[in-house]
Amino acid sequence: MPATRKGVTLKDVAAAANVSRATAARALNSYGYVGDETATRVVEAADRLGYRANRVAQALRSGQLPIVGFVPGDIQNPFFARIAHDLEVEFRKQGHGLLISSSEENVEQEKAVLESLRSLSIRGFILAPTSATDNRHIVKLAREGAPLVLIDRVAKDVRCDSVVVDNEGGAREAVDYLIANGHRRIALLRDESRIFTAQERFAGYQGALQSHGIALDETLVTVSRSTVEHAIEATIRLFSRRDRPTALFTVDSLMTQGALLGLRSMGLTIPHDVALVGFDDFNLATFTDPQITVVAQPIAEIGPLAASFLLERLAGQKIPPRNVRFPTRLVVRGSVAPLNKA
Amino acid sequence: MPATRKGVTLKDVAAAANVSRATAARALNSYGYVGDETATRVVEAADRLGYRANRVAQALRSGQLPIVGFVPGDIQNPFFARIAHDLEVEFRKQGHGLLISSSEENVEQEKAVLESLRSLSIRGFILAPTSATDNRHIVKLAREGAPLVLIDRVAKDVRCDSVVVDNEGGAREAVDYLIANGHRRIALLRDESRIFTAQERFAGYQGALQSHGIALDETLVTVSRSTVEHAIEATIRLFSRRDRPTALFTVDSLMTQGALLGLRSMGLTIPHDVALVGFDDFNLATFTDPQITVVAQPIAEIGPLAASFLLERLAGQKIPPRNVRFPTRLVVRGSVAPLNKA
DNA sequence: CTGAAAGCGCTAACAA
DNA sequence: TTGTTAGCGCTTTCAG
Repeated sequence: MPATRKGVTLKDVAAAANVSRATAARALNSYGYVGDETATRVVEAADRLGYRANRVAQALRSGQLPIVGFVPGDIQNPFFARIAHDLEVEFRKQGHGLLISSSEENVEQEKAVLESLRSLSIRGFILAPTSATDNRHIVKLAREGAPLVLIDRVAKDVRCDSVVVDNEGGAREAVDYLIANGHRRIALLRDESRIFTAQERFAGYQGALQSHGIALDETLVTVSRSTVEHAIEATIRLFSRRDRPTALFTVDSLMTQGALLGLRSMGLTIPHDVALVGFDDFNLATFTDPQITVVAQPIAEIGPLAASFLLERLAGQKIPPRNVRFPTRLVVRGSVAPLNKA
Repeated sequence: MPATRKGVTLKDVAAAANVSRATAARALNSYGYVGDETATRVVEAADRLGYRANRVAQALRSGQLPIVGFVPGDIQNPFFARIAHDLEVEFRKQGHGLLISSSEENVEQEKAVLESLRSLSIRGFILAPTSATDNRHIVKLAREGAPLVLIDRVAKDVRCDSVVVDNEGGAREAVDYLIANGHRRIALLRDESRIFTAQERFAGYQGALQSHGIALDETLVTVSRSTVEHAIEATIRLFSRRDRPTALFTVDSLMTQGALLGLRSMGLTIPHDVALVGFDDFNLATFTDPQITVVAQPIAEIGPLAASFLLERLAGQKIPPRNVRFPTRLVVRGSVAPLNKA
């Protein structure tokens, strides 16, 4: 009753062309032997009738729908939106659709989404695991041989292709830079430690402090969900104290934006009152005054590479997992001033 | 060979529980009569075996995959990313996946994408038509009874549900505001006129000028693709002339961002040298100095309403098309100064 | 070169 | 209450 009952099936085409369904299929998909004349007759009939192959039926036979699933943490994060776009373009070229189903950074939802995709006979998965540790479901997925590429984050003990960036190194470089500018009381605005990138970036932060002989001050580290709103709040919390930090490192672009807003609302100026460096570049980092210094990721390369990895797996390629880690790049702009001069 | 060949089918479950496939199905989907004891036996067997219904097979029978297609103009535009997120949430609640396939503002691609979705027996469509006029394919889709909701833009002669905003009114209000501040040479940065919203927003611009007795100066209107990069270029073109405009109205947030960058690169300051109003609010409109005055759309309402419309259609509801048009709201911030004072 | 027939996994008449 | 059977639309042996 709902619709889409166009109803022109292979049977109709075959009948119209006076051949069997088998022959019609051969003509339409050009395989096997078909007489030239017969073939054209079939194709014409198909055109005339407006035949469109039923991909669900094809999928039932082949066991696979020409769809790939993408499970990001949050599609509204420009980082994932960009990757979604790039993936879509790549898969489209190969006749595959991209089914996007966000985990909303919730492990249970991630499990549910993955289950749901599997029952759809999706061909493969591109996943940004929301948890670095709670991931038996992913291990299982990989074990069962499902084509799978991890992106942005890897999950412990999962053997499969992955494409990530050097989170620790990037974070370290950022904090080193802050230290080089004379800062010692450097706050960190991070997201939940369950998340792989959060752990690595935190490690980089710690490492930088340590190698400069600065003790880690737990009270300078604040956890927040990765949204502008939450980050604003967390920033205000961080800077409300008397002996407030002189610098802030934020672990993703949404948080950087939240920090900007939070600091502004407190009347704190950058870089005069607070030096700021953020992980992940964003469109508007160059709009603010001053422009924001960031750790940039090679975002344009991540999606295409992940897509090509998955496509190779879909083509049946059997090689050991490839684990690519891209370097990051510190883009110095104007949000950090030397502590003394400021 | 590729995988996902878990291979536990209903048949296996039935065998394990010593019942027929029909009974197993009844127990699992709880319909028809099944003995209590039998039912639990089946359910247990299913659990034990890790049975997962094959939704492709179900779809072949029912003729419909529990997936809805979303065809935005560009998933990287935060406007569409937000809507994609909201749609996903709504459809997930109803057990439906969301297949996102961008038209990239290209009619041919839109047609191809729609064809592809149809051959997948997708249940329904949420579409932002890329062309206001070249849309016979959409008319056809609607005629054939495919559940369809148009979003952000409507297409001529298509009878179906739609959810849009008052583009003309919003644009008019923006330009009125500029005029009220003494501006007369008001430039327009718009996207291709093929796009519905572009037409309407242009009409609003014209209408405002006209009702204040200001002649339309074609040289003040520039067309650009809706990306930050293109908009930068277009802005520079617009403001490179001697008698440059004193104000600028941009028709979407990506263009507004491009305009900001373009003006900055020319050393023009806002609102001193140029007054600026943009259509569509964006995250960072409040980060800039000054903050940007915009025409805000009730974006949080669009996705959920469109989803509920489509869901009702999927449920078989037969009522005349509903065409909702939300009002916009001028959010005055600091990017416009009175012409004389400036 | 072409056709007949089987079967992918599931559901729904219809029988029993 | 349960089983039998047919068939969704397609592809692919296997005969002819």
